[in-house]
Amino acid sequence: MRSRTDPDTDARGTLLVDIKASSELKPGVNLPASGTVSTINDVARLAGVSIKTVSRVMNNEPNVRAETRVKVQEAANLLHYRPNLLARSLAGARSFLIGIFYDNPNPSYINAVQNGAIRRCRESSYHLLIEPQDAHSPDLERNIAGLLATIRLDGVILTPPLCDMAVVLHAVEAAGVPYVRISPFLNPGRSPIVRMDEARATYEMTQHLIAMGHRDIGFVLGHPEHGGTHLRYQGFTKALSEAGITPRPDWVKQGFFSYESGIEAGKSFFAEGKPRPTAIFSSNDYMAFGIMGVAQQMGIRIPEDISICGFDDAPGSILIWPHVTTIRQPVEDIAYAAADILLAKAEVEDADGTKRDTDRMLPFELIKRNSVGPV
Amino acid sequence: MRSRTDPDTDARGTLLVDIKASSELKPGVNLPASGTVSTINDVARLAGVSIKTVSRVMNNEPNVRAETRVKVQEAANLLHYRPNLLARSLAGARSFLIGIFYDNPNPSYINAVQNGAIRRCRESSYHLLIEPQDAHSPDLERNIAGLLATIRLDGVILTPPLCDMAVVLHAVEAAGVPYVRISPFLNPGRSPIVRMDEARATYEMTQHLIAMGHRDIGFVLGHPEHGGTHLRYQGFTKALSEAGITPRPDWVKQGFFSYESGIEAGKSFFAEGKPRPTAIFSSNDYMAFGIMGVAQQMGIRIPEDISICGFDDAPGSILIWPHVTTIRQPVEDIAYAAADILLAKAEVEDADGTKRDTDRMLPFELIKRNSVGPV
DNA sequence: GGATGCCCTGCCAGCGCTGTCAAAAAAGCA
DNA sequence: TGCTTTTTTGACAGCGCTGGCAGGGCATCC
Repeated sequence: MRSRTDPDTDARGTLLVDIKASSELKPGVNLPASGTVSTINDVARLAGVSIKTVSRVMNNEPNVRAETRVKVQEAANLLHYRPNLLARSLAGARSFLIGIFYDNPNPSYINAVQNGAIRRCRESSYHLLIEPQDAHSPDLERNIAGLLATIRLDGVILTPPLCDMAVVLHAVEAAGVPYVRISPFLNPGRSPIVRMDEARATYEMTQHLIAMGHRDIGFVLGHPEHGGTHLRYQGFTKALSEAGITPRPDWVKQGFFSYESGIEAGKSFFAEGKPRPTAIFSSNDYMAFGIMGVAQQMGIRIPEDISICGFDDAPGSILIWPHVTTIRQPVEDIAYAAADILLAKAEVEDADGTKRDTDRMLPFELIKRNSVGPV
Repeated sequence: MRSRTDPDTDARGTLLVDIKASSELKPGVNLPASGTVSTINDVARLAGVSIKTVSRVMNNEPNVRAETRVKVQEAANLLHYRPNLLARSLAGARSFLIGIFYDNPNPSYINAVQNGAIRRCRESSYHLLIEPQDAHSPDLERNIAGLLATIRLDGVILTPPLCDMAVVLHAVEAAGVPYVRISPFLNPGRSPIVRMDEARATYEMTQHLIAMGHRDIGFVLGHPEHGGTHLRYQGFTKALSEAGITPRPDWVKQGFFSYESGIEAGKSFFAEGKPRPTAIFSSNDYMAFGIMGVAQQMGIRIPEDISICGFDDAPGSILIWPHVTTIRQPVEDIAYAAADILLAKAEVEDADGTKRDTDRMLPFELIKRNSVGPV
């Protein structure tokens, strides 16, 4: 269906058309109807150069004369030429695809990760393949290995909890695909990582509570298998001890990051006849919601009777009343940085000699809302 | 790096090895180390057949002798062979990729759509490319056209609001890529669509309110540019008129699907000195949350003083108290069905002659929780 | 027995592009 | 000017796979 020109006679009889250097294109080539796909061949013919030269221009390679470059670019524009990504991948070393593996039930988290990664991908005209995986599947390693054999991804982003699973790391490493982990807990240094200082965040939040006059502070732990759980608790105890406060063991409750476990914790905290803290630090917002629900049911006012703070800035934290004081993780920026590490590597391959930073720590934000008040 | 065998002498001197038909493979081929990628060539050599035959087996094509098929499959397993998706796409007519375009700020909705689509993709070993787009960008059409020229997708899923935009439909159609729209409002019949009966859902919810004794029912409209807005209102008025109730115009408030617009509506409903309805139907949950927040602030009890119901079953609807009575859309199933239409088409191309259903309507679910009570 | 047709298999030519290398053109230099 | 060096360009061979076709084997039919 593609238009065919006469045999390639020399197109560089420039004298005639030199008046307007910008229209030095080969005549007699029919321009495509909108929607038609043109190939590098069409562009080469129109511009009167070889396809290799077109390839050079499209890839911004050096050693092309400025006027040739312009000529090719015009031809490409005229034909609405877009290089075929599949063909580029097959012929070259890059696939222009990065993948993101996750097994995380939190849609807003996943969404933020995707958006951040995509934002960076677009800057390098890369595309994002999403690959949710079942972390508990016995076939996990095989699935990932198979997938990476089928599509040669230029890089992979791993989020918790997959980023802490040995089989996952092994599969990705065996396939020889570069990867970056987001907020991993285990094996720092095994790969580039991007994260936020969770311990520091809870440390500062606890200081905030103390500054508001609280000394009787409860804590709800997150899921024990999740790395953040420990880091968050560390920051909490550090702030307490620095303020000379001895934490009460019975005011540290085990939670699992779920709303339901928050309800359990709340019931436990607010049981009849027991002394209760003036503030509760919940390791994430969902559990805070649960605690607040229990308080509400029992007529305990927030923040007058008890202050409650969370972690994550979940979307619900401004839906319920009072709005929850919490820590915002820059999830989107973290994912952006993760993609950046991958793409910078793919693009310059450490050309400058300076090793790229392999452990990026992004700043958090302490968001003070209405669920925390003075004693 | 790939192992090389001696020149292809005939491997089918079967007599010797026929004792164990399952090991009729060519000897002398080194098996790959784990992580090595093997190509169709390696498999062909090991199995002692041509690559074309391997290709036939891998694609489940007919006209391959059963024993040949087994032989090839064994060789493929031994080598951990996975066909290269890029090469398949380039050589063949399919890319094994479908794309999903969206511009929707609701993470849980997007997440559900992705999960449903991926679930179906995996059944046909397809992959999902996610392509968020800015619906308000002046380059929208160009972006989509460029993207589709760069990657030949086998199909595209369009969600609201993109699925109702002329430029989007035009770009996709011009590229000749099959597409399915999810819950579109405009141009039914222009493409296959998958949706839920939104009018019917509000109709039944309204009947539910009426059955609980409510006759004074307010309504909060959604964003006027969103198709669902009108359908939802239709169902509401239909149920009212069938019950002989005349809706009061001042009890129909304009909202925009946002939490904030719910707060506005709530303030308007609960303004001092004005008669107020005994129930409010909010066109989505977020607005219902806003209304409930206002009610709570003003000491209006739910559901004792007023019943409130929403639409969508947003994740927050069980986080706040009381839990919200709402409509659950089977978003994941809808997306699954959308992908199914695309893949079924890609795979059998209407081989059976029966045209595939081009307008699938999936059932909703009315979820009764605590925010609605009897009058 | 020969003709006919079907089943199974392999050969070949690409898909649209990039990597390699060598040739041609331009620039630098004595 | 004639030479070397550098820049610019193109020919060519694939990347790993599929589509089209042809050929050989075998059963069927007259």
